[in-house]
Amino acid sequence: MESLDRRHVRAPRVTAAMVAARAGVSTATVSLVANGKTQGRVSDDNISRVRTAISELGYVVDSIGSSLARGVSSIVILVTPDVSNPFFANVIAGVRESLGAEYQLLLSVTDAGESPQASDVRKLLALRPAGLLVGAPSAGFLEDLSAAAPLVLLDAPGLESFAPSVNLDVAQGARELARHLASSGHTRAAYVDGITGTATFQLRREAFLEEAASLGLVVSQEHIIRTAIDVGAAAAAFAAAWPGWQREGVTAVVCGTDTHAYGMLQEARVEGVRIPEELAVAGFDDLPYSATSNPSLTSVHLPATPLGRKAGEQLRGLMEGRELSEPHVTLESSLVVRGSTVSS
Amino acid sequence: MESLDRRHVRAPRVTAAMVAARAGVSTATVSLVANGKTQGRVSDDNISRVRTAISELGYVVDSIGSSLARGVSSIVILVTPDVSNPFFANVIAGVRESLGAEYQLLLSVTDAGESPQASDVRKLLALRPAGLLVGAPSAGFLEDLSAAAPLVLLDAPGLESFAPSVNLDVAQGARELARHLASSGHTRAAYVDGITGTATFQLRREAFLEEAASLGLVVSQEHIIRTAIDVGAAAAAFAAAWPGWQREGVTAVVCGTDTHAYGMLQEARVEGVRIPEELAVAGFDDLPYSATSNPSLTSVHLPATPLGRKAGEQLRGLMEGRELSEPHVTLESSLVVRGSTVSS
DNA sequence: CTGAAAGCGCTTACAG
DNA sequence: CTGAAAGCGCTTACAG
Repeated sequence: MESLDRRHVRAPRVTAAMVAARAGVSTATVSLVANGKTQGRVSDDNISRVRTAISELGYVVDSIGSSLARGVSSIVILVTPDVSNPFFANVIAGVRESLGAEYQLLLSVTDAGESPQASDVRKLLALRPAGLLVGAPSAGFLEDLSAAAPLVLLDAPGLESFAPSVNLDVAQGARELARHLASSGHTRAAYVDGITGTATFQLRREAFLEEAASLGLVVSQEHIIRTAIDVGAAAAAFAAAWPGWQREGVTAVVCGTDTHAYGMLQEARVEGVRIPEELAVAGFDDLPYSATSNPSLTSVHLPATPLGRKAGEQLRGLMEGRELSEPHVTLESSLVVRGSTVSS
Repeated sequence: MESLDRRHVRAPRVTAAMVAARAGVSTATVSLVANGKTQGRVSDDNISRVRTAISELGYVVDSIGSSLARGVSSIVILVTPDVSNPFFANVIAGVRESLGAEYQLLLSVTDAGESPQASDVRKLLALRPAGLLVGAPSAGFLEDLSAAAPLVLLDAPGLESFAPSVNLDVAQGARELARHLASSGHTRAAYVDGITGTATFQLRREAFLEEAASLGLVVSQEHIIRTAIDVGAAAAAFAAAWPGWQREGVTAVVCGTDTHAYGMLQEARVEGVRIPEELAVAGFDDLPYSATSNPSLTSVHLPATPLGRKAGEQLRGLMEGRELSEPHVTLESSLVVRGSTVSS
């Protein structure tokens, strides 16, 4: 109990004024030393007195005061509609890696895959972020943002005009997938899309459908369904759709994400549908679990960690005022064929 | 190109002074209205003039200025050593849900499952967080934090003396798992632990080992191995350990996380080890993919979203100065038996 | 009910 | 090389 109460007793904050007093200098000098801007501006003697005082007192520059004075904080905001997808965890890891310790990563998550609103944007900007990383945005959303802070887009195909971007070439993998299914003898397929109108989902779907059509793999309109990115929701959607698919000769289903595909696999097992014999299943993302699912899942591999890492690097360049040598980067995707489309 | 350049031209910030000028009042009045503290302090007339000016100008209270004046920001920092685990994505979702829109969630991720250092702590506190959510911390780490801001611990068994906490009763599920394996006829098991000395992992291991020992299920010291929480690392560990296990009669392996278990399943398949006939495999977490893995994975189910949600609620209570009616909450775990331990 | 003023902690021209 | 001072945008006693 005693220790519980301690949290009400805030330790007094160590300020630059306290350091200055101890070192016998002005706060201006403390600021210069604390920020490493001493070059030709502070005497060696003062540098060392201030450093000593800083470590004796345990002084850390207050970010709030600093941000107000500078006009910008050290916060980088990652805006994304989709935390629940494990793909995301790897993107975060990549961002953290390249951003380093100077910047703090703030997560802005919108509800249930919704696109963020203008009012959300204002609140975010009120934090005076050093930079913004925006995943899978809509064009309208970007209008306001691009003027406000250094900005890098992740997975935002078609929006290159707004800001530097790191994209995934999902179309390439989608076409590979269509060829794989067509050459495996399928002639009728279904498609399970996400419910967010995210550009990457559209691209995945369109590239697949186009290549499929050119190969005589038919995906009729009523065999394109949509569900949230959620194993359970996808499973329920499969249960509802399967009788029709079966009756109408669908022998393959492509899912916008592996998570959707897991739902297919799960429900197919419940209903005794044999995969891949009766139905071939494939997804996008190639999540770590796709290698161990039952059956293992054919998927278009997307490099999540490199995506985050590269976006972080680019943003860092912008924040530090560097010119980006390559403002738009595209990372490759490729098909990984596994048991869910090929019987072993 | 033209739009790319726009990001250098920052739109001028709308300040309280601009709103005040437009509404013909002082900035003090603007502040009162913007923060909804008008009760008996601002005339209806002024309230509406200010509101009008705010919406006409699109004014948003600057969080930096506000935080400096108040002495605290609206940022809630979530400190956790383990973003890569998908379990984490659900914890975040739960936190976001209960925290609402007033607070911004900042993610502090340490490298590769390391425990955060004292210097990291100071940097975090320099942001003047409104509250702190700390997952799976070490005791030393908490010493400094508990005095600095409202704090709630997640998954921090044994550290209840530092702060209010939300824990998972992993021991219960661990014991259930031991009973399940013993009653299935296993007499020798291996254990795959994480490499972070996280308390929950220790608890999982100890509860399992203790119950196993009491039931005659032997886990000898050399059959306890450790790897990072990573499918690939776990797979490699399995490859190295399996010959010994097989020789020494191990017929079951329990993994500290499902992610470890996926590695076992993956490598077992590569090596042609039949699961569960030759080796039963089980994990902790019950990630969404455990239901669809091959074979599906027996796992101790841990409620990730409720964990985050409850922790957010508790923290909110603290930040708003409420007394917590129940400072320490424990959520239940339970065993979910699937194909990886029971042949179907 | 209202506003002038102090203060939050820092950074940065500026004058010396 | 150094420090006094202004200023970042806001909130909050305080006096009226």
